[in-house]
Amino acid sequence: MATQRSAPTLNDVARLAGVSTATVSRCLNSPDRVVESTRTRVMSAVRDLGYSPNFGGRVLAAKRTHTIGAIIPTMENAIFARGVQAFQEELRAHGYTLLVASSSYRADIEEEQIRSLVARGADGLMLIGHDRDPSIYRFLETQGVPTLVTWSHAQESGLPSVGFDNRKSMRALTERVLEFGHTRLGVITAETAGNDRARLRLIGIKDAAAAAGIAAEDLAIVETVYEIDAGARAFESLMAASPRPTAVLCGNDVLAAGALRQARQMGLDVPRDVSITGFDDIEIARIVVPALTTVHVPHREMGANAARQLVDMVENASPGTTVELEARICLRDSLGPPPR
Amino acid sequence: MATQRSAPTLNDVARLAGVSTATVSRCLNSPDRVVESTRTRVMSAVRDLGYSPNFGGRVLAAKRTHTIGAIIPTMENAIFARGVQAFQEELRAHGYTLLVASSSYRADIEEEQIRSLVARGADGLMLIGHDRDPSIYRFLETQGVPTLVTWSHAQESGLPSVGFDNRKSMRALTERVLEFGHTRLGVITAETAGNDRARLRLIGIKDAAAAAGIAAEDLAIVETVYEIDAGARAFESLMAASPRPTAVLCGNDVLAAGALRQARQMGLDVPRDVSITGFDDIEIARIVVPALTTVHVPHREMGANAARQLVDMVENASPGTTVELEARICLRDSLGPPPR
DNA sequence: ACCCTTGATGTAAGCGCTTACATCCTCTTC
DNA sequence: GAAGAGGATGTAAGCGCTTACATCAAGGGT
Repeated sequence: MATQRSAPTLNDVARLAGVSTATVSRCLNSPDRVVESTRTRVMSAVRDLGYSPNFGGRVLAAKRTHTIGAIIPTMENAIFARGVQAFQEELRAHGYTLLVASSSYRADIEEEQIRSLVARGADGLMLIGHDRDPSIYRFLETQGVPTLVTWSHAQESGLPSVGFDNRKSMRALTERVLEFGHTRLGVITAETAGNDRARLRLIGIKDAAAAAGIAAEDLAIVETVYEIDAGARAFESLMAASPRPTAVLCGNDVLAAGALRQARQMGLDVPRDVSITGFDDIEIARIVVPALTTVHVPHREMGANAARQLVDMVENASPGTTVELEARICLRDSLGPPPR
Repeated sequence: MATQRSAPTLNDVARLAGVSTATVSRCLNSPDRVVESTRTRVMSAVRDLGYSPNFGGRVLAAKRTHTIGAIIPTMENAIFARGVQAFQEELRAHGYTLLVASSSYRADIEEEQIRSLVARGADGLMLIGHDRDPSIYRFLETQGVPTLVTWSHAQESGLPSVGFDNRKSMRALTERVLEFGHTRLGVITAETAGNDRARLRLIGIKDAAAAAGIAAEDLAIVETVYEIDAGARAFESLMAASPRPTAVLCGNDVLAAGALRQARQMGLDVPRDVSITGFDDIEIARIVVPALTTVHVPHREMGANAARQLVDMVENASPGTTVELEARICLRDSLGPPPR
C-alpha cells in the first residue's frame, strides 16, 4: 500500500543541488562542460534522490533514443539467438540499446511489433527476411526509420541487407547430397508463406534436383511448423512412402533434429539407412548423434555486421550497403551414400 | 540522400482533418467518445499521412507505456527462451509489449539494462533470480517500478517471485541418483557468483550427499561458464580423477549435453560407464543420446504466470504474490546404476 | 418559450527534458 | 586599469501528446 511517490525529476535534482535544470542536464550529457565542483554536487544530488532521467522527456526533447529495435520470428529456438546476441553486443559497444520483440512467425504480429517499436522511438530497425507487405515498407519510409534486413540476401530489394544466399547455399548442399548418389529425396521445409528463407531454400533444392535430372515426383516435400516434434512427424510420413527417400533434406537444424530422433525411434540407422541434413549449424547440430551435415550460417558475423551497418545508417544518414556473407557447407556424419 | 522529412505529428493530422488535436487524440485512444463521421475523417487523415504517435510525447503526457521489461542472462541458449516466449504471449494478451534485454550473466550489464529499461518507461520489470546488489532494489523502489523475480523461489525475499525451489529440486534429483547406488559424484556447475539458481542447485546436491553420508572429498566439483564446450571440458577434467566419479550431476542441460558429447568422444558408454544428469529439461534433453535425466522446469507456466502477476501489480498497484511452482524429476536414459 | 441535460469538440496547460541564447564572472592583455 | 575573451551557468522555448475544463449545439421536459 505504498504511496505512489512519483519518481524524482530533473527539477528536483536541480533544486537539491542549487543549480538550474540546464546544468543538471549538462552534467548528465556532456560533463566536461560543467566545472568539477558543481558536477560533484549535482552528481551527489542525483545519487541521493535515486534520479533516473525520464525517457519520454528526453526523447521528446532530443529526438534520439539510442535504441535499435529487432523483430525476430521466435525466441523459442536457437536459430536467431546467437545472431541477435552478437547484434546486441555490437550495438552496446556503440552505445545503443537493443529492444527485441518476437512475431511468432505471424505477419500481423510482426506488423504490430514494427509499429510498436517505431512508436517507441527506435532509431533503427533490424528485420529478418524480406517478405512483408509493401505497406510496411511505406510506413517505415514515412517514419524515416533506417531499416536493415538480415538472414537473407537480395540484391534487388529496396532495403539494405546483411545476409547470405539461402537459395544458393541450399542448392550447394543438395548437390553434395546428390554426389553421394541419392536419387530419391525427401524434403522437410518450414512453412514457406511469408518466409523467404524457407522458400528460397526449397527452391535451391529444386534447382539442384532439376539440374541433376531428378523428376519432380521423386522429390517428396512436407511443409510443417518449426518444431522438433513436427520434424519427427514429417520424417515419419516421408518414410511411409514406397519407395522411401534415401536422403531427407531439412529446411533447418531443428526439423533435422526431429527427423533424426524419429529415425532412431524407427530403428533406422543414419546415415546407413537414410541420410539427413539440416541448415543453420546451430549448437544442436553438433550435439545430435550422428552429428548433422548442415550449412553453417555465420550468425555472429552477421549480427555484428548488421549492427555496424545500422548504426552507420542511423548516425550518418547512410543508405546502407547490402552485404553477402558466405554460408559454408558442413559435412558431418548424418550424410552418407544411399543404401544399396 | 532523402530529405529528412520529419514524421507527421498529431497536429498535422488535426489540421488535415480540420479538427483539434484533442479530437485526434480521442479518436486514437477512446474512439467511442468521438462521433462516427468525425472519426472516419480523422482516421483517413491518419492513414494518408502515415501517422504514428510519438512515444515520447505520449508517455510524457500519459505516464503509462504499456511496456514490460525483462532482463535475462542470455539469449544464446534455450534455457530462458521458452519461458520468455510464454511471458511475452501472455503480456500481449493483456495489451502489453515486452522489451527484452540480456546481461550476459554480468551484474554490471544487468544493472545498466535495468536502468535503461526503467528510463525507457517500463511499467514493470521481470528479473531472473534474486542475487543482485541491494542498491538496485532501492533504485527500483524509488522509481516505483513493480518488479517480479522468476526462475527462483524465495519466500523471504523482498520481491514477489514466480519460480521453483532450485535447491529442493536438485536435492531430490541427487537423491534419485544416490538410490541407484552411486557414491562418487562429479558435479559440473555454472558459475555461482551472482547466480542464486546455480548456487542453490549446488547446495541441493551437497544436502543430499551429506544426508547420505557421502564425504565432501567424494564430491568433485567443477565450476564453469555456461556453454556446451565448457561442459565437455569440465567432464573431461572430472574423468581424469582416480577413482573416477560414477555419476556426473550437471547444473543445467547445456552443460550436461557437453558432458554427454565428451563421454561419447572418450568412448564411454552412458549410463553403463558413467551416469549424467542435467537440469531444466529444455528441448535438447530429449534430443541427445541417451536422453537426459533431468529436472523439468515448467517454463511456459512460469512465464505466463509471471506475466499475469506483473500486469496485476502494474494495473492494480498490487504488491504481488510469491508463487512456487513444481519442478518435476524426469527420469530418462542417461541415469543408471554405477559400473560394478 | 425557457431551462437544463447531454454529448461532441475545442482550448490550453502541462508532462520532463534539451539547448540556443543571454548573462555573468574571471582572467588576459596591452 | 580598461577592454575583451572565454568559460560557467541560468533562462526559457519548445518537443508531441493527453486531459481537465470550457464551450457549444441540440433536444427534452415543463
